[in-house]
Amino acid sequence: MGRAPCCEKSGLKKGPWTPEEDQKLVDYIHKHGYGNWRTLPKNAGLQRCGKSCRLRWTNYLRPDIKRGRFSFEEEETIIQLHGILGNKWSAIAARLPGRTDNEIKNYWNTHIRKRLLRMGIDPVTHAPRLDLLDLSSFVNPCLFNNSSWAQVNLSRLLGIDPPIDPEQLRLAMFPLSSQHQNSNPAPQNFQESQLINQQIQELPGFTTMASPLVQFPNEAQACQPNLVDEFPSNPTDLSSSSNSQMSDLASSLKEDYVPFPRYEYNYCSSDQSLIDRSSTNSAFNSHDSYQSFGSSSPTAMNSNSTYITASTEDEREISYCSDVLKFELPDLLDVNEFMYCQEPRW
DNA sequence: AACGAACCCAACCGCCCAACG
DNA sequence: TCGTTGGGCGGTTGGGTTCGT
Repeated sequence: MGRAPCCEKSGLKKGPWTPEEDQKLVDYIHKHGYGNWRTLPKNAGLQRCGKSCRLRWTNYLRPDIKRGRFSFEEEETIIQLHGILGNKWSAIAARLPGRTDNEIKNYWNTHIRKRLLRMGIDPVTHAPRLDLLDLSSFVNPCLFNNSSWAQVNLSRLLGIDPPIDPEQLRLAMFPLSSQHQNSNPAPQNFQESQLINQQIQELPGFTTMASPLVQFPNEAQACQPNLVDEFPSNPTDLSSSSNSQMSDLASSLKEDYVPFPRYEYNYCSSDQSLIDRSSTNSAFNSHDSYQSFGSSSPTAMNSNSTYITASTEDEREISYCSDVLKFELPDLLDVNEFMYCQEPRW
């Protein structure tokens, strides 16, 4: 099963690299460059597998590697790109100069993923985790706990006919409330949650976290209904999307070091809200400027003033939380109607 | 101070795929 | 067209470090 190892296992060293081995590898590559990784270790006098040498070089010894903590801007970029590309760590790394796919993958798994989970966001789908949702903490409990009228009307306002199960709706909406409350960790049936999520995603005008991550090329595109349908749930399907603009975006993302215009899609309740961030995001405006923001100035990557550079984990969490989860509600739905009796929790 | 738990991350493993003969 | 190969990728592991009791 699977192909044979790239080299003889016997006699080859494994485990942590010593400084001497590092030096041998660096010296050899400086002298001869890298190319044939299979023969490289032998020529360099290393008792290592070629693969091991390649990994060591690309993940650690390369001169342009940036070390140290990820900046908030880098983290934000990772999250955004992950929302589009999924676990394509190398593709993400290609847009974070000085960072390796391995480093980003590790950072995702050890930091970002956990934070998203804490925030009630599914790190895989970037959608709110339905097993943690608790609508009643957001909506006036008088209306929702005691009034079928409110349940029916909310369904109607959301354009669902017949109305979805109020319990499902309760489960499916307003994720942030449960994050702040953090009082309802009881696991729900996963399949049920998926089903509910699907229902909610299909609501006209309702989008979850995937939407803010979508880079819409123009406002008209962004404000069309059923945006979720326009955007493949599987990031890998982007390139085959019938939507040519999405396809173009995917194409641009697949090309290394090609900047793409960034538009933030906030919500679409009335007459806006596409914020063209490309004008403030010089790093993505041109090839040249992109390449220029290397290790010396990570903050140049995202200079938009709406993004707060948060230093602590909690600050990052709050900042991300406020920015990422933006819902798109139909014009008909006046949220205030549901909020009079209870102060919102965010 | 000692110990176990939790965390972090470098390195490895196995699969995939493009290139090539 | 098919088989082989090398390089690349994402997932996983395990050892070192930090944290909590």
